[in-house]
This record gives sequence, structure tokens and C-alpha cells, in this order.
Amino acid sequence: MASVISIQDIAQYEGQEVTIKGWIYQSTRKGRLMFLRVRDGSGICQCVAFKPNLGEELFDALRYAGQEASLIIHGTVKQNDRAPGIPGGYEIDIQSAEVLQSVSDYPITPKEHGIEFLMDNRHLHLRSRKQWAVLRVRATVKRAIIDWLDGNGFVNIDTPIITPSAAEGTSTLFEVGYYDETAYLAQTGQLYNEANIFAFGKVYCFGPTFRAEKSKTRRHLSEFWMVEPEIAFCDLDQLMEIEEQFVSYIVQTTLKERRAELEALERDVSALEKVQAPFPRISYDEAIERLHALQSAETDPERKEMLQIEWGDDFGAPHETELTQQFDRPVFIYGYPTQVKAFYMEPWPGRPEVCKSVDLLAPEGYGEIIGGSERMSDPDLLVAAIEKHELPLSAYAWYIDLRKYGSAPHSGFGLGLERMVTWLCGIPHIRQTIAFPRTLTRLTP
RNA sequence: UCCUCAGUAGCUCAAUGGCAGAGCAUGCGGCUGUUAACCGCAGGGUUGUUGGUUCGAGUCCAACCUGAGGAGCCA
Repeated sequence: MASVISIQDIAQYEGQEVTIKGWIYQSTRKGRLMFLRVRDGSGICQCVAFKPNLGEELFDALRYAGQEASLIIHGTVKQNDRAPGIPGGYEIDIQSAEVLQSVSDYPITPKEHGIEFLMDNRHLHLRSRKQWAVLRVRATVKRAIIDWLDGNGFVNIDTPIITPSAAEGTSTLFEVGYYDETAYLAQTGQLYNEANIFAFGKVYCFGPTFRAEKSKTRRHLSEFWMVEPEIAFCDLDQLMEIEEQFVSYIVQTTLKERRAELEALERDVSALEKVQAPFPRISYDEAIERLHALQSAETDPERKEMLQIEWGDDFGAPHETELTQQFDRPVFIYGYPTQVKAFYMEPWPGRPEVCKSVDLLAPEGYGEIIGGSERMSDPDLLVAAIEKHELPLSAYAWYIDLRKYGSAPHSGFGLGLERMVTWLCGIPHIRQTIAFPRTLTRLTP
């Protein structure tokens, strides 16, 4: 019996007899000759069945097996430039085969389908070439995130998913019953990270995050994965250096390890190759000036209206898109107005209306992938900020404590895994970057 | 929550207020290099729901349901 191989390693077996175990992805037939494209989870490989070699019974068994039939194939690996697949260029000349289960009426055909149908059949959709490629990229991005942080002295400390009321208001939180009380699913681990840095110096949490916001756009999920590093003795400038090293590593690792998948997605990889530190940094003030200049130059009245913005406003999607199109790599925008950001951000020295916040916007119109800031380290300022936002002081007693016992400048950020993967894959919608998306309109499968 | 659009065969879509259609998929037959193959034949319908206008509604009107795209908010 020939050894069982993974299709992703097929190039190593040219001229040899091998066995693959997988599923029929697609088949075409031309009389006594039949081409089966077979998936095994690691790749897709064309297998060629020639009736005189197989005999009528086996040839017909393969012919009627159907899309997604499970089977075991034995054959010889041959180099052939005409053979499609991932990786392509090799095919298996079938010598024998065993169909484990024949399939008829598989719902997802190699033709066009609407998004609602595909999402209803997401449990099967995952087998499709592009979905498979996106999720392979996701797995690599996730591992690159962990590798970089672990390799740079960060300690992974998990933060709670069930939390008491009100980190930043309850309107965007999912409610859960907690014995006789009401609790909420976490929308950030940051406050706990801030406790953890005083024990471990540099930490990160990486897990699912829940937002009940009624957002209905291509950039939002109700359940998504976020990595949140937090660093003691770190100011805003140092934070940006960490972020650019981190993001560059993730992008370059993905390019190196998942090029075939990116190509299957028809991603322009040359745009990603440019993503190397340092990234451009512009202040919020400068961003407003750039937007005003763009708006003045705009001739279309509708677009002119969309680009309207005043100092003090947060950026909308059109603003982010315009700004990022001026750069060929991600761009930092720092020093946002205090009023559009969360209460815990350190004020800019001498400018209380500005805070030491920084967002990282991905190029090609993909927008915000990171939000971060230097955190407020003075206990009195923090109490005042909590009161100004009309948040309950009692809920933040432990958080204020952190500033009483050895307070220090510290900073952190959150990176949305799915937004990162959406950008790297160059796909239009975030829902494809998680196996089973949870959105405003979807809870199943 | 607001704005716009859509809902017809398993899927993707046609059908001037007048016989419910095509392609793909499926089944059968043909073909030795297919790349979403091609050729022939066949089966396949409560037109999202409810009500209304009309001699007659897939088509017009109203409400509702479901979904998509965009906005706001965010990672």
C-alpha cells in the first residue's frame, strides 16, 4: 500500500505511487476519460481516471460518486502544467480507488449563489476553495500574533468573558443570566489587562469579544476575536513602535506561509509586500487638514457632503477611506479629541481637549484595524474622568486602585483578528473570515 | 435605528396587467485533456405572507416578514 500523503506536499512525490483520502470537489468527464478534483483539507489535486486502466465498475463508481463524495485514491503523481489545484501543477493518475460514500444533490454547486443561501449553508460552504483559503490565512494570522507576542516577552493572561455591568455603558453588551444577577459578555479585556501588567509587565489577552451594537456593515460582527496587548512603562510613541513591528511581522509571516491561499483569493500580494515598519504617523489635527483639502478639491457635490468634517468629529468610513488611500502602508492617526474617545485615555500634555490615543488604519480602504492609547495613570484625573462620563465610581473602585499602588505610564491596544484577515485576504466582507459568523441578522448555523 | 434595493424551480435569474420561462444543478445517453467543458433527451413551481384594485395580478396598491447594500457606532 502506497503511503498516505497530504496534497499540500504533493510536489515531493513526483513519479511515486501515493494514496490520498478526501472528497470530490468537482468532476468533468470526457467519454472514457474523467477528471476529478479532490480535496483532502490540505489542498486540491486533480486526479485523472482513464476507463481502460480502471475497468468499467470502478470507473462508473467514480463517475456516479457525486460532488463531495468521500473516497480513497491510489495513483501515481505526475507533473502537468495543465493540472489545476492548490498547489497546482501536479495530478494523480488513478490506479485504484475506493468510494466510501456517494453523494447526490450537494447544495453548493460550482456556480453562483447568493450570500444568504451560502450563509444558511455555511457548514458546507467552508469546504469551498475561497472560504477554505480565508480560514487557512486566519489560522496563520492567529499563530503569528501569538508567536510575536510570546517572542517579545508578553505573558498571555486570560481575562473574563462574563463581566459585571458597565465597562463603557451597557447598550452594546449582551446580557446573560448569572445565578440571581444579570451579567454581560465582555466587549474588552483591557481593564483587566491593566491590572495584569502591574503583576507581569507586558501581557495580552486573546479571545472572543461580544458587541450587541446594531451595526449592519461589512466591517462588523457581533462575536469577533480581539488580541489586546498591554504594556507597563510605555508611552504613546513606544506603543506605535510596538504596533508597527507587530503588524509587519503578521503580514510578512502570512505572505511567506500562505501565498498559495492568497493567490487563490486573487489577492494583490505586492500591496502586502510593502507593509514594513515604520508606518507613517499623522496627528488628528493634520488628518483634519488633509480632509479639508480633499473636500475643497472634490467636485462631486454628493461626495463633498460626505467628506464634510469639523475638528472634534470622529472619522466616518468615507474619511478613513480617503486618508488611507494617501499611503501604501498602514497609517497611524494619533491625538484624537478627548470627546470622541473612551474615558481612560491620558490627556495630551497642555491640551486637555486632546488625548493620547492612536488608531491604525489599514490601506486600500480597509480602515481601522487597531485602536489603542496611553492610559490615564493619575488617580485623581481618572476619578474626574469617570464622573464626567457619569459612570458609577463603585464599579471602578478596583480599577482606580491600580493608580494608587505604584502607578506608572502604560499603554495598550486592541487588534481585531477578523478585520486584519479581511484586509490581508483582500475580500469585501468580514463575515467570511470566521467559520460561523454571528451578526445582527445571523445566529445559525 | 434610518435610507435604498430585492424576494419566481434545488441555485442564479427572465417574464409590456393576458399560456410560468432559461441557464446551472439532478437523472439518462454521447465524447481521451477537462479548467464554471460541450452536445442530445427528461423530470422539476402554493411567484415571501396577508389583504386590496381588476374581467384577469409574478407584474399595480397597502401592511407585514425575510435578506442584501449603505449610514451611524466601533475592532
